[in-house]
Amino acid sequence: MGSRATSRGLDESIQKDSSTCSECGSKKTVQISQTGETVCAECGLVVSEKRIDYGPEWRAFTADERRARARTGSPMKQTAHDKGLSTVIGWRNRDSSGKKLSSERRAQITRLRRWQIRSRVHSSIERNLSQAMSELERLSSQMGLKKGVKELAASLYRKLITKKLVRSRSIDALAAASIYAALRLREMPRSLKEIGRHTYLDWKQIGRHYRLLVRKLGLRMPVPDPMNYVPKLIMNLELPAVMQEEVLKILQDAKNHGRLLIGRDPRGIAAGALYIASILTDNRVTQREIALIAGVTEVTVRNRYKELVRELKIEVK
DNA sequence: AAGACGAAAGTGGTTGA
DNA sequence: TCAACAACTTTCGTCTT
Repeated sequence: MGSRATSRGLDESIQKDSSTCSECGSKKTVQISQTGETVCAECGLVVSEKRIDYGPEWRAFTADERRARARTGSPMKQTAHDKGLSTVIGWRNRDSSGKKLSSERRAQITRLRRWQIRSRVHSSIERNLSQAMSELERLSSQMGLKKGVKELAASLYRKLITKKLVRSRSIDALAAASIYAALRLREMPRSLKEIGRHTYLDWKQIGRHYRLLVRKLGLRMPVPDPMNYVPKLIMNLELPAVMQEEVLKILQDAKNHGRLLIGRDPRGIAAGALYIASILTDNRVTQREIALIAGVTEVTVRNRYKELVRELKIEVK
């Protein structure tokens, strides 16, 4: 038996990894970058101790670290643009010897000035965009997202830029928010916390930026549907796939019943329905297990389960 | 002994004056 | 801006299997 990693609060990131835990057989492993260990997400067994961290070694988590680890090239935060990095065409219409310029010459200079300003703005947008895109790339590959989701997120981010909402806001937070929004638009919800786990950001920050994004872009989010959570739950609980039908049947009934679903956490409803199905099909799973996977508490699973049984008149046991 | 149950108090977010 | 509010969580004692 290997040693166990118990410490919390490290930088954990779920990796797509083929290694299987020798203790509990789970395929989910978590890499802890600080120590280089790969740990089973289920039981904490250290699966492998020498895994390479593929991330760039200068990856920084806070503004301070970023400054400390910066290498050559322009600093990331350039509060005053062009600080000593490019020549600015002066505003006085005189040449170097102080003589007044001819009108054609002046017009030419004005044109030049205008272009310079444009290119400056252009390049700052470019810089922002390229940083954002690489963050989107990093996040979606780390989270194993489909290409379509990433592209949707990217287009959301571009809209933010054209609406001039990016300036003075965290690029990474907006990128994460774009991902979150894209996932919800595609009805493949992941929790804010799950996304937060792959960034140095607090999930609440991502949530704030997400709300801004939805508001300013006037997005209409599809109502979260409990059905979307079912496949993931079944998979993570390693239940037979046939159960899915049973759960969906219950959820469909609940939908038709009306007002059973509104205002409720869809994950709780999915969990409750799954619990019922587990009894009906004799694949009993404890409330505790379901709650853990669904990301709600036992109490919520219980309440939803009770409600569904009562309102839909389901015979259990 | 493990799982299910329900009461009670606490938490963070929404709503409406 | 504030308070009321609903949903959910945490915690814990008790009942059931």
